[in-house]
Amino acid sequence: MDYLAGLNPEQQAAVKQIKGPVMIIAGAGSGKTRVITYRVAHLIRSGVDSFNILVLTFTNKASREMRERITHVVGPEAKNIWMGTFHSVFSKILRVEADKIGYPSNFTIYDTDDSKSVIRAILKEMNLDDKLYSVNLILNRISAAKNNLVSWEEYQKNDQIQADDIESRRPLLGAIYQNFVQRCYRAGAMDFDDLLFNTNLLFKRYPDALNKYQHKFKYIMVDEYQDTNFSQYLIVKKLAAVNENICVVGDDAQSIYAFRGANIQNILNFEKDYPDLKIFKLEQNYRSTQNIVNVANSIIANNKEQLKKNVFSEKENGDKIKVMRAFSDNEEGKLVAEEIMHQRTTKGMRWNDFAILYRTNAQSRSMEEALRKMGTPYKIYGGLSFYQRKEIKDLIAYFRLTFNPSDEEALKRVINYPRRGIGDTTIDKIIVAADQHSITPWEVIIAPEKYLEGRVSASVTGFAVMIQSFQVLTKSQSAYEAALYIAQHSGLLKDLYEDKSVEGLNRYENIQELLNGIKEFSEREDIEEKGLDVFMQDIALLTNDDNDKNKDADTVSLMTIHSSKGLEFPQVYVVGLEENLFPSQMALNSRTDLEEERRLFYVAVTRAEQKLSLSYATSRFKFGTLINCEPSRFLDEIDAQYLELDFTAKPVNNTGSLNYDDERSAWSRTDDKFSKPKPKPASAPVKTTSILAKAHVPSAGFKPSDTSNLQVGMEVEHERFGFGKVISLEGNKPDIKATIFFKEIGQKQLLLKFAKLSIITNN
DNA sequence: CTATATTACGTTTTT
DNA sequence: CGTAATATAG
Repeated sequence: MDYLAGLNPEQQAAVKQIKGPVMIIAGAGSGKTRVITYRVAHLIRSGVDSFNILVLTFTNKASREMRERITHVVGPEAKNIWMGTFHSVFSKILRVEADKIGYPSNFTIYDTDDSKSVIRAILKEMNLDDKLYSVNLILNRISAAKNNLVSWEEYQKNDQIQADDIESRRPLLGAIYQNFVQRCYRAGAMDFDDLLFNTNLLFKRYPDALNKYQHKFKYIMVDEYQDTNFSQYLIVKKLAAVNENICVVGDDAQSIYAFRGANIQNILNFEKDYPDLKIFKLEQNYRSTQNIVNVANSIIANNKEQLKKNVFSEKENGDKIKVMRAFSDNEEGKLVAEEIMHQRTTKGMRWNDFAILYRTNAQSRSMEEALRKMGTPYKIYGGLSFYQRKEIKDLIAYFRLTFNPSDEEALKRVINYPRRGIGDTTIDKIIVAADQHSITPWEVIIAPEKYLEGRVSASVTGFAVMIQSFQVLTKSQSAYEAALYIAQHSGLLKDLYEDKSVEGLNRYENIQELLNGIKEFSEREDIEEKGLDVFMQDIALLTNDDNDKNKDADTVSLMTIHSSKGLEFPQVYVVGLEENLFPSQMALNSRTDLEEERRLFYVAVTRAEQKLSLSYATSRFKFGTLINCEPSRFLDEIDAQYLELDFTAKPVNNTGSLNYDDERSAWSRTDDKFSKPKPKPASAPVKTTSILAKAHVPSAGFKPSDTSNLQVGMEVEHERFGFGKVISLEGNKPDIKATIFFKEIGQKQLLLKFAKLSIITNN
C-alpha cells in the first residue's frame, strides 16, 4: 500500500522528514491525523524499530484512534509503539521507577475530587476560613505551581509568590501546598499534575533513568503540541536531547487549554530550542466549505499572537452561516431541534451528521429537552463520566484500598459505606491518632487497641479484617473474581440491590456494568498480567470515551466545544453565543483569556464540513433565575457577507415580562448587526436570613445531669432550647420520652438518652 | 451513630 | 436549579 500517494506535496514532505527536529503547523482540517499516522508508518517502513517510537497525544481517544489507523497501514507491529497521553505514558514509567522517588509502584492516582477532599481536610485541620481559602482557588494555585515545576519548598522561598499571596491575604497557601504534598505522599498517591512533576523529578535526580528512556525513545512525536504545559515541555525536551528526532504537531490557533497551564509559547518558541528545525505548514483545509473556512479565518484574525498561516479550502462556497435568535434557552433548543429535523428530512441525512456544540455542560439540558420532545435520538458526550459516578467510585475505592491501604481518600470513602457503625467522630479520632503518631490511618485501623478506646475498636477491626481478606484474595484470583467478591462482601452490592428507587436500580446496573468491563478485561488475550491491580492502574486516567457500546448508533452528538476538538461533522450547531457565556464571563478580564476564548470559537466553527449554524438567546436561566443576555461580540466580528440572519422566531407565550427588539429594529441598527436588549436593572439578590430562634446560650458551667430520676414538674435547662418544665414522661427504661415546655421555643419531645439536660430544681 | 432538614454554593473548559 | 456540605433531632 502506497501511503504517500494520497498526500499533497507539503504533507508528503512532512511525512518523509524523519530525522532531526520537525514542527508541523497543521491548520484546522488539514489532514493532521493522516500525516501523523503515515509518518509513524513511514518510520517503521524505513527500518525504525517500533519499540523506539513514542507518540504522545492529548486524549486517550486520539491515541486509540491513531493506533488503529497505524495498525491499518503497518499491521500488528503498531502494538509495540509507545503511544498514549502524557499522563498514561509517564504513569507507566513512574510505576516502574517509583522506588527511586520514594513511592510504591502501586501508587494511587488521585482525581480532582480526591484532591479537593484532601484540601478540605487540610483547611479543617488548619482551621482556615474556607471562603478566603476556597478549595478551587487553592487547587488551581497548587496545580499551576506544579505545572511550572515549582516545588512547595521553592514556592515558600519565592519572594514574588509570597508577596502575591500576602497581597491576596492568603499567606498560608505555601503551607497548604506543603501539607497537600506531604499528605499525598503519605497516602502513596499522586494527582494528575504529580505524574508529570514527578517524571521531571525522576529525570533530574536520576540521569541513568533519563538516559535509559532517551535511548529507548529514539523517535518522539507530540500531537496537539500547543496544549502542552511547561512540565510536559521539559519532559519532551529532555527525552529528545540525545537523538533530537523530535516532531511536534499542532496549531497555535487551536490552543484552548491555557486555563490548565498549557503554554502557547511552547509552540511559538519551538524554533529557539532547535535552530535547525524543519517547519512544515499544512494550510489546505480538506474538511470545510470555503464559507466556513473564511469565517474561521475572519474570527482568528482578531487575535494578535499567532503563527502566520493561510488556511484555505478548495471546496465549493457552500451555504452561508446561519445565525438564529431565540428568546430563551428553551426556545433556542427548540429552534435547533426543528432545524436539525428539517435538514435531515430535506437533505436525506443521518442523525450522525449533526452535532450541537456548547461552551458549558450546563447548556446541554435545554438542548436535550427539545430533542427529546421531537423524538430525535441524541447522545451527550462528556459531562460526568462513568468513572465519576458515586457508586463506581465507591467500589473502586475498595479496590484502591485493597492495593494501597495508605490511600486515605479511598479509606474515608468506604470505611463507613455501607454503614458499619464507624461514624464521623471515630474517623476523626483515627485521623488524629495517625497524625499524632506519624503513621497512616490504616496503621491505626489494624491496631485500634493501641490508639482507640475499646468500644469503637470492634467495628474498626471488622473493617480491617475485611480489607485484609480482600488483599489475600486478589493475589490468587482473576480480576473479575476478585472484583465480584469485593463488591459482594463489602456489602456494597447488597446495599444497592435493596434500594428499589429508579436511581438505585440505575446504580446497581452501573456496578454490574463495571463488573462486566472487568470481566472482559479478565478474558483479554493480548495482556499478560490480568490481575485487578493491573486493571486499576490507569482507571483514574480514563474518561468518558470508554464503554462506547452504542458507538455506531445513529444519533445527534451533543458536547462541549473543548471535547469536540479533533472531530468533524457535516452540520454543526454552535449554541449560546452570548456575552458572559461565550466568551465566558471569566475570560473578559484579560486579553490573553479573551484570545483563548476566540480560539475556542475558531475550533467550534472549524468542526463543520458543510453547514454551520450559530445561535443565541436573549434570555436564559442561570442558577434558577432568568437573566437577559446580549449577543456575543464574536458574532459582530464575523464579516457580514458570510452570514444569513434568521430572526423569524417569535417569543412564545410572551407574558409581557420580557422585553425584546423586534425584527425591524434589529435590522435598523447600522453600526451593529445584532440588537442588544437593554439590560434590565438587576434585582438585588434576596438574602435569606434565618428568622428562627437564635441559639440559646447555655449558662456558664452548664453540665448535663443524670436524668434517670427525672420527674414531671422539674425545671431543666437544655443546651440549645434553654429553660423549660417537664410536662410528662412516657415509655420504658432506655427509651423514655419526655415532653418539655421550653420558655423560648415552646413544647418539645425529647428522648432522655440523647438529650443533654441539666436539672435546675426538683419541683 | 444515622437519618433527615437546611443551607451554601456554583459554571468554564479536562488529563 | 442542582448538588454537596453541614446542622439537627431522635
